[in-house]
Amino acid sequence: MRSPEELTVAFRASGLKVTPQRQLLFRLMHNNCTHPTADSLFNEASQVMPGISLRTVYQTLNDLTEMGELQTIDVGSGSVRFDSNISDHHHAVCDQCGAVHDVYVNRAPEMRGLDGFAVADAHIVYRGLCAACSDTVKR
Amino acid sequence: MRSPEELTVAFRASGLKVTPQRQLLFRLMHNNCTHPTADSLFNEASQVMPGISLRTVYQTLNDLTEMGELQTIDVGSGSVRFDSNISDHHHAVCDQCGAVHDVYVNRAPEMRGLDGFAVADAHIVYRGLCAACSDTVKR
DNA sequence: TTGTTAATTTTCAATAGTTGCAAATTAGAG
DNA sequence: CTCTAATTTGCAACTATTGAAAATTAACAA
Repeated sequence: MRSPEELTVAFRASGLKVTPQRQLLFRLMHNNCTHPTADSLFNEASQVMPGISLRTVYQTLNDLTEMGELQTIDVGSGSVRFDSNISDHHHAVCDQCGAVHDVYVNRAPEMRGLDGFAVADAHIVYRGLCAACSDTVKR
Repeated sequence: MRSPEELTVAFRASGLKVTPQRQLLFRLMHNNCTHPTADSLFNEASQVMPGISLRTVYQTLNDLTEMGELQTIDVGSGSVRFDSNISDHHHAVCDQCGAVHDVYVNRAPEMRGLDGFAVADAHIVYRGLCAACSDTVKR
């Protein structure tokens, strides 16, 4: 996603208001590679701005997603995660700690067994143990 | 998953009871490639056995999954889908009609950008238009 | 065949994640 | 400083799923 400053300009330019809540969320999501859920972001935001509502967090994240500034990913952990990395990439999920990492592949392989399906997009979810958790297991 | 007959034997052998509800679900899931949700299966089952409870459907599907007879997949459609194809495969989801198809790839590509992650599994979800929906659009 | 008992089913309440709606608040234009 | 449309808040509602307890029943032994 773009920087908080750029988003501020972009929001005003399209007749959207730049509220303190939105500015906070811009900042919390910018360069955030933790793939937070709405709820975890709400908790982070609440520490800085007590009283902010979960509803507003959902609203703003959904708006940013519609504007193409965020991507949502669902790795089956029960809640949707928001990703500020909107480049074409994939994800690796640690079975131990649940962390989600961005990963890249040269190109997704072509599929077999289905004729006439027009592929628009392919998303790969890798599962396994992240480096930190592998270390813990070894020790 | 194995055939209803084989499952019947297997269930009895492990001290599990073979109830009419379970037999029905064995039959409904056998060779079922529609990737049904618990709810859609419940609807199907209800037509044959009115009064069967959704809870029983969930229970039985979860049991079959734990026994390795079914796989669950979550393509982000809101509810978990059950797959009687337990071979190593992937899925193609139609953005138009929502249908989920089994697909195969030679091998999932290696990922980049993450050192030390021990990959245990990779699942690819392709999105796009299925053959039937592509036809509709063209016409 | 009939009892017995542990497994299963049913019912219903509870939970988590998310969205809809109406009232209260407020950013930003004039 | 006012005004108004956009936004936030609070809360009810909704969907998918699970927990728990009471009622039922499959399957074994006699």
